[in-house]
Amino acid sequence: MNDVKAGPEEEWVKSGEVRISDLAAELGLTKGTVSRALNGYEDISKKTRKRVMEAATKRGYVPTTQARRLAMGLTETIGLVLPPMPSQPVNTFVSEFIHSVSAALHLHGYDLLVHSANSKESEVEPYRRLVQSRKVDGFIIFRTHEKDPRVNYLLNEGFPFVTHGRTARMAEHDWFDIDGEKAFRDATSHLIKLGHQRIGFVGGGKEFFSAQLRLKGFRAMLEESCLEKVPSLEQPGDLTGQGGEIAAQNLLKQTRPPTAILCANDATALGVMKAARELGFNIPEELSVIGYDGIALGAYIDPPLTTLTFSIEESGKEMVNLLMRRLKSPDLPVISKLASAILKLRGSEGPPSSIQNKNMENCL
Amino acid sequence: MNDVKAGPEEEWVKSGEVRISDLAAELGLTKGTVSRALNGYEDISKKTRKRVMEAATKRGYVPTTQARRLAMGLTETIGLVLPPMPSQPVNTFVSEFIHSVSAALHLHGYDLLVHSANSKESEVEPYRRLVQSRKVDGFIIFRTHEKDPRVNYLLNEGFPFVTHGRTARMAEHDWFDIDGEKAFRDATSHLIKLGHQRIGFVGGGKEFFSAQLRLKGFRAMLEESCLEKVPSLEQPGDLTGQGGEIAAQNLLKQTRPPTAILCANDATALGVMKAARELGFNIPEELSVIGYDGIALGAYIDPPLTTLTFSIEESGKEMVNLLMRRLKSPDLPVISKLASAILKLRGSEGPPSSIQNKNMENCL
DNA sequence: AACAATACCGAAACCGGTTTCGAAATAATT
DNA sequence: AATTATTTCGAAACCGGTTTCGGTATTGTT
Repeated sequence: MNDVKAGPEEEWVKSGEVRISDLAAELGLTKGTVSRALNGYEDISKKTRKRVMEAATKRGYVPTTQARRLAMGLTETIGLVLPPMPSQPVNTFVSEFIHSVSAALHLHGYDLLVHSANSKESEVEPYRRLVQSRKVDGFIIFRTHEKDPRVNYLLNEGFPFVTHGRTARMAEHDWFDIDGEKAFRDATSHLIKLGHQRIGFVGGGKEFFSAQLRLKGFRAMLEESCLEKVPSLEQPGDLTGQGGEIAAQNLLKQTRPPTAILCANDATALGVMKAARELGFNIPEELSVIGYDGIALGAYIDPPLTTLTFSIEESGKEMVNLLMRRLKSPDLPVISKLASAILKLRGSEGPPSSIQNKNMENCL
Repeated sequence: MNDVKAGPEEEWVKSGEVRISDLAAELGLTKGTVSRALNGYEDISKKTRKRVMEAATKRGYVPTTQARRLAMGLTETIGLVLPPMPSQPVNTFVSEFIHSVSAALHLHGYDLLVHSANSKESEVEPYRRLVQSRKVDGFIIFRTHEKDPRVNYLLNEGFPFVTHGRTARMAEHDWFDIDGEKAFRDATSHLIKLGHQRIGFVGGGKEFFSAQLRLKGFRAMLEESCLEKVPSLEQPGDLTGQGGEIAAQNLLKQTRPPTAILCANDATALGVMKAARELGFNIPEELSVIGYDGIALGAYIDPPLTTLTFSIEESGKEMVNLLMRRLKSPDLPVISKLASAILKLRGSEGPPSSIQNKNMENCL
């Protein structure tokens, strides 16, 4: 009838070429009517709805996302900003996390926009840009700091987001976190039960709130078990293998080195193990090492790395749920979820060589 | 003057609230004029351009991306589809790659849309969806198969994309790749020079073109060096640690086990090392192992893993360059770039325990 | 059969920009 | 001074959808 611009029948079937106006013209309807028919409005007769639907599938009509989003005033996109990469990433967290977040968002019809922060500019700059250009409806934030400028900015802006990790302002925003404090209590307790009395700790960057909580859990369990807190056994780290090496040297060169070292993450633990080997410590006979993150590769080293592990997939899913809830009802009270890590014993820990059973009894 | 809707002066300065029509009204211009002034059209007087610019920065005007893109008929977005995750991801490639691609795209004003494929549906389905809904202008594809359905679909559709890795149709599309053949020639040659005569090989999934090329390089160097090709020394793998373990057992339980094993990637190599340890082989004294990927963790294990390494950052950059070129001029001839991996000696290889210098001389 | 209620669809505004075209104002030419 | 060329901007169409509103056509009520 009105196929003026049509070439051979199959030609213009090529996907992505049919507009809603084409459909409307073909059906003798207006685009408004077609739109409503397609979107399930009640004021369309069954008959024409069916006609429209059939024509749409036949012609392979798919609405142009940009136009739909502009009209509806939302982007259906969530932003995730990758922090500047350490030169030697050793962790698969990021890719797994992106994967699970993306999959979860997809179930809600949302897309994931991944942006990378360059280290030269302020940390909030990428967020500011994405907010101002209205490219996203909300953010997924991870690796939070205690005083997190990103959180401050978004809270101030009233822009929706969920964090992986707590912050100083956690009462004001939705968050998901792993209970690192409990995790390190558990790990410390495990070591103590094995007979360790001198336990070293290698922390993460102090700017990360999670690192503080892990240290807190470690200290709490020491105290609870009446073990004296030895400041020299707490070493700072930076969540990298190198940091672990340095910290381990500081620990193991002491006159009374620890018999076990708890590390803020697996990368650190690997560095610790390397330094320990080089200093002639046998693991786990002379030194127990425990990490955090549950990286898969930890199972392949010698000895396999005992570590605190958690489900990254669950993290992604839960965070997306929190964020979707927030987008639907911006005024709901803030909500949070705390998941727990489990201690995966793989072999890098064991009883100390000489069990000096000091005074475990008079505690409590 | 016309601040009817203005409350306290600072209130409506909140970012993301100023539209181009607001600016126009405030300046007594039309939005068309404002738009042209902002975008550097020549038909705007210096004076008004300055006025517009100043008002724009003062009011913090940033054009709404969705509207701009709709009007201009492009998405300024590139799609990247993550393949279904192996249950135990062992490689940091993905996160590094995403990071570098995203950063490179940003320089061109493009965004990165990350989509995750679920394993239940066809591999091309995510691509089809993104194309049909016009969410992206092009794709970054990695981990290519020899006969890659994604490539077939996009070529058929005439949709721009660049692959990381070659395919059977590499003459028809832009691609970037690491010269895996040369890499494995180099590694094999290195082992041969060390005195190895029986070298094992653990491949990757046969569906990956790259795996075939690595095997090809291995075989070529064997032949070039007049070493006999022993079929039982070529084991299939699946690019995982488990696959490496199984393959290593098959290799090392033979009556005449190899003195060195070349692995299609580092995860495989870790599995091989684990199995070798369990079977009582000392590395590198009794068995040399070489991997591919250059994962950072390889430096922390004992012995540190010798591996073929390449710049992921360069990969991302180059691919983005190729893709941007294609988007600008869709009809340019296809172009490709081949980068090389370098053998990073870290200690998991060495001369065989007994150098049986067979007949290296009568070769050639 | 006359009237009210309802079902159904068209018309048009709208989202927030970009771009083409033409007209008015200004400057240059003869 | 009249004419032509240039500069500068307004008006309006457009991108491709969604949504409100109002008007017929149809059905239901009495």
